[in-house]
Amino acid sequence: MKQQLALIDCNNFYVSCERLFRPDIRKTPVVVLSNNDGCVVSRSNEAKAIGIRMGQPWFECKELAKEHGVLALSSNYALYADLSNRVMSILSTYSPRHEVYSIDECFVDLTGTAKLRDVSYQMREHVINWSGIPVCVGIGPTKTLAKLANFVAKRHPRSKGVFNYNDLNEQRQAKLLGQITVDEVWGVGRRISKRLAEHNIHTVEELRHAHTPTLRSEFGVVMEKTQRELQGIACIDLQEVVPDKQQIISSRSFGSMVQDVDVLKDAMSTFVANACAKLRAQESHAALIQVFLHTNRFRKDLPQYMPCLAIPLPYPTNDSLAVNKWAGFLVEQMYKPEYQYKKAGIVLSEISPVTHYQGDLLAPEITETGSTKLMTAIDQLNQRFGRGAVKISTQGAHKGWQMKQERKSPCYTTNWNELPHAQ
DNA sequence: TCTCCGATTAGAC
DNA sequence: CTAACGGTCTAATCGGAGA
Repeated sequence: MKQQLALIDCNNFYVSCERLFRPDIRKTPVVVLSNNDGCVVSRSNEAKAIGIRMGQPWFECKELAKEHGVLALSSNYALYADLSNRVMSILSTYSPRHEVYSIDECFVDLTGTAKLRDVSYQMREHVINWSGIPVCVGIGPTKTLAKLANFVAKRHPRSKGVFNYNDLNEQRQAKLLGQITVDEVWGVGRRISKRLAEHNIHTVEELRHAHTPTLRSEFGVVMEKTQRELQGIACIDLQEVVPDKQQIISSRSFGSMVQDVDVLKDAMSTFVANACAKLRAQESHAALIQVFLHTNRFRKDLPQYMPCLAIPLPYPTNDSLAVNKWAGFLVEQMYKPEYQYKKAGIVLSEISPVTHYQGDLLAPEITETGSTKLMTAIDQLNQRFGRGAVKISTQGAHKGWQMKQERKSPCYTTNWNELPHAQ
């Protein structure tokens, strides 16, 4: 009995979210930029056709974009996260066995579904009608083949957004896989494609039938699993429960260079607040914090300095104030006034669930959720009135580090005050 | 010799 | 006017230190 595993992937997700509330830009080429308006991270079909590449630095394609009347928008993650939740909750009704794989992708196990073909098209219509987001559906016996099937559904308009690899006989499988290059395979990136090419493996079909022991010894266990998955043998399980994070990072590139230690500490307090809020959201404590500073690595003309300092906490905690004290101390330890800093951040690690907490006489008192009453109150207020309603330390009072976001759309679905008619 | 650990690499999106 | 290139996260692997 072959598994019928579907991978549903939203089309040009961030751009589709932006277009939902801007019907006027449905035909204009649109791109969405990464934080700090740095790189292109989502493109409409028109923008792709013009030749704007995924991940391309914005300053590099700005001219080309201008020539073609491309609209560039800053990323609005509150909007994308909210729409993603809507899409995922629709998809989850199709099977309890599903995995939200990323902000715009979900695996759904449709094994045993009657009239699978009809259901797949219905699912697609359902998501478009209820959330406004267009998606494609790829189905296969393994995760890797479901992803590949999704790629086929996206690329061939004749598929009408749905492609089931399981419907192909051996001969048609071979023909299809022979037309797809290895870099389209999940888990095969730029470097590995290059190395595979040295072994004369260019197409997915060649990878599927490559000599397994050689593949294993040359490329490791991950590649062997990928090959087995391409052969239809499932090696990567569906992750139905979302595991707790083992590491939480909050970092940002600055809008411009920063030299003042107080500005760095101000930025750091914002990162600490974000990271600790995430830690509390999953009801965990961290036992180790790491803080890092970066000069601008692209400025070859400037001296480079990228220190990183870690400190074990006296007791595991998720208290923003406690963490901020140490983070500020670490910044001072590493800071050298002669450098211009472009990026900084904090890493929380050695994370454990609050239920494992061993009481410490010196530690502040915490409640059942593992946080102090103060932190719980801050989280509630920020949830109710928006992130940053209650701040720790200076957190953003100093100007000069905030990221560039010159083209951000309103938070249409999560903030009443940003609805156009409310202004 | 075995195990543990940190650093490095590769990938996803 | 000029400079302008993201952020988070995981798993595997490797080499050295220490038991």
